[in-house]
This record gives sequence, structure tokens and C-alpha cells, in this order.
Amino acid sequence: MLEARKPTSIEDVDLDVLEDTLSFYVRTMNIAVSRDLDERLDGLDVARGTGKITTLLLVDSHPGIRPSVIAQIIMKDRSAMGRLIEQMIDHDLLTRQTSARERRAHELFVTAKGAELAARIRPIVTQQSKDFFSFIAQEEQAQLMDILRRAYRKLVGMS
Amino acid sequence: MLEARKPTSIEDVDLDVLEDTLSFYVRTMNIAVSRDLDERLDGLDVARGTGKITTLLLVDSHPGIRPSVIAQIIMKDRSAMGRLIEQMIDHDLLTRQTSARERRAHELFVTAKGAELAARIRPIVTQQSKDFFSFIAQEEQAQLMDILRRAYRKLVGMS
DNA sequence: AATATTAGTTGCATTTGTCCACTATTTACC
DNA sequence: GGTAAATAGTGGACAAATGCAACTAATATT
Repeated sequence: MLEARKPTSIEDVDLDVLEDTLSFYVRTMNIAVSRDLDERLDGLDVARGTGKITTLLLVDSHPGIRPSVIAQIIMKDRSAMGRLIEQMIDHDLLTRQTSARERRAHELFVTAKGAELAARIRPIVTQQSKDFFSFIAQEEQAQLMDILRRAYRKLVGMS
Repeated sequence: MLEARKPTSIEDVDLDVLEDTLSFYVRTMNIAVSRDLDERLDGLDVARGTGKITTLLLVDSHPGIRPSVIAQIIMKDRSAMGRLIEQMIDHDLLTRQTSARERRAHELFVTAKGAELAARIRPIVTQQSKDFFSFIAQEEQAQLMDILRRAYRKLVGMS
């Protein structure tokens, strides 16, 4: 009888077809990296969910940028983007005004508090990514970055 | 006056520090690939959210596997895992029974319907990943897979 | 002028995630 | 052997995020 065999443990699980499926790895890595990032940003007004960080940094470095452009960059639809901005305005990180030349569009700007927060999270975000992926060799990190960057740019139509 | 310049468009946006941040790319790629996958699985009982697919395939190829093992693999906590399983049992994809040797643990099995669905989604999942990343050169895909696979294994403690 | 497109908003239904407390069972320790 | 600690799973509450579709307003097209 083989009844007494160890219960399946994570060591001896194979991942079926997912073993060779890029999307699986991207999805799981995302969970892990996002969770880790959230911890580091805990209490900082930009924690949780994709988008707040990008939005803040983008508005900070591109004053007057429009919601729809950010939406493309972070791959959200306009409604999700709108809500995100609303939230950040409530938190006094951004301001919004109607564009003069294009009155259906909005222009976004950071508040003093927003600028301060942007300055504060920039190093955190950079460091988090470095730390999180530090178990991958430098050279491979560079490869990974290179591939993903180009992939991303193609996806959002950046050239 | 430079007042008349084009409104910032996605072409001329730079991503600030995110440009060199792996976590940014992982997070955005995740959004894109997940969305695409959901489309392909539309109506199939396993669409939306991470976990259903992995759970189904894992239970299918490891009969008797326990929820906590799957939870580790897909990086969910036990309560989220429980709900996922509950849902799949409701949909008649899985069955659950208490382990004889370890009475606090459960053993999971696929139903006929579950096995059928597993067989059906396997090629879809594989193909989706292939297609989605097809704009990346084969060699780079292999690199990416190799790096991510090892990264993943380290994260969940598989090696 | 009529129509189509684009920007943004709003409401709604569905999910998801997280945190925490709780039970049951097994293992460790004295 | 008996108490304490760890492990597996459940259930509830709550906060967010997601996606969809309908709607207004402004601009572009023809």
C-alpha cells in the first residue's frame, strides 16, 4: 500500500502547463511585487492599487498632463482614472483645471503636498524594485528590464 | 510664447523614475496580460481574477492536493483561497473531502465537469501566453521565461 | 448643419483583498 | 499525560478596485 505517502507539498508540485506559461509568471510576480511595494508605502497616501504612484510622479514631472494620457500609460479606462484622480484631489495631492485651448480636457498639477510626496516616494519606489529583484543577478535584471520595457512600450503605443 | 504647443501626448511622456523600475513594468504587463486572458476565457467559469485557472489545473493534475498548498502557489491567504474553492465547488468543478490521515486538512478533486474544463482551458492558456508575447523575439521570450521561472520558484520556496 | 469622435463623469454590479477572530486538529514541550 | 503552540480551514466585516454602460460637453468631420 502507498497510503502513507507524504501529503503533496509545494516541493513536489509541478505547475502543469503553467510551468511554461509566461502569463502565469507575470501574474504571480505581480502579486508578490505589489504586496511588497504596498508594505513599503504603508500609510503614504499612495499605497494600494496600481496607478496612484504613476499618476503622482507623472503629474509632478509633466505639469498640465491630461487624465486620458495617464490612463493610457497605466492602462486604465477613463472612469477608473477619473476616480483615481478624484481620490488624489481629495487627499490634496493634485489639482485639476479645465484646459483653456481644449475645454473638454483637464490639466493636472501637483499641490505642494503632492510635490513633497512625489519627492519622497521616488527613492522608495526605486529602492523597492532594486531590493525586490536583488535575488536576480544584475545582468539578468538588466535583460529583464530591457525586454519588459520594450514590451511595455509596444503595448501602449509609445513607438 | 510657447503657449501653442501640442498637449502632452503619450509619445513624448517620459516615465520619470518608473522608466527604470522593474516593478512598474511587471505591474503594467500584468494588467495587460490579465485583461487579454480574461477575454479569451470569457464565459468559461474560470475567467476573472488570478487563481481559478491555477487551482483547477493543479487539482486536476494533483488529485487530493490541499488548499493550503495551492494558496502558497498562487500567493493567496487561506481565507481568500477558501472562498475561491467554495466558488468552484458551487460551480461543480471541484469536490472537497477531509483527509483521513490529517483530519484538519482537506483534499481536493475535480469533478467530471472540472476535468473537462481543465482539458479545455489548458490549450487556451498556453496559446494566449504565446500569442500575447509573440511580439517579443523567441529567444527573448525564452530568456524572460527562464528568469521569471527561477524568480517565482525562489519566491514561493520551491527549490 | 448634422454626425461622429473624444474627454470626462456617474451609477451599478461584481470582485477582491485584508484583517481578525474562531474552531478543530496535530505537534511540541515539560 | 497534559498543557501550550502551531497548523488547516471557516466566516464576517469592510474597504477598494474593476468593468460596463449610459450620459454630458466639447471638438472634429464631412
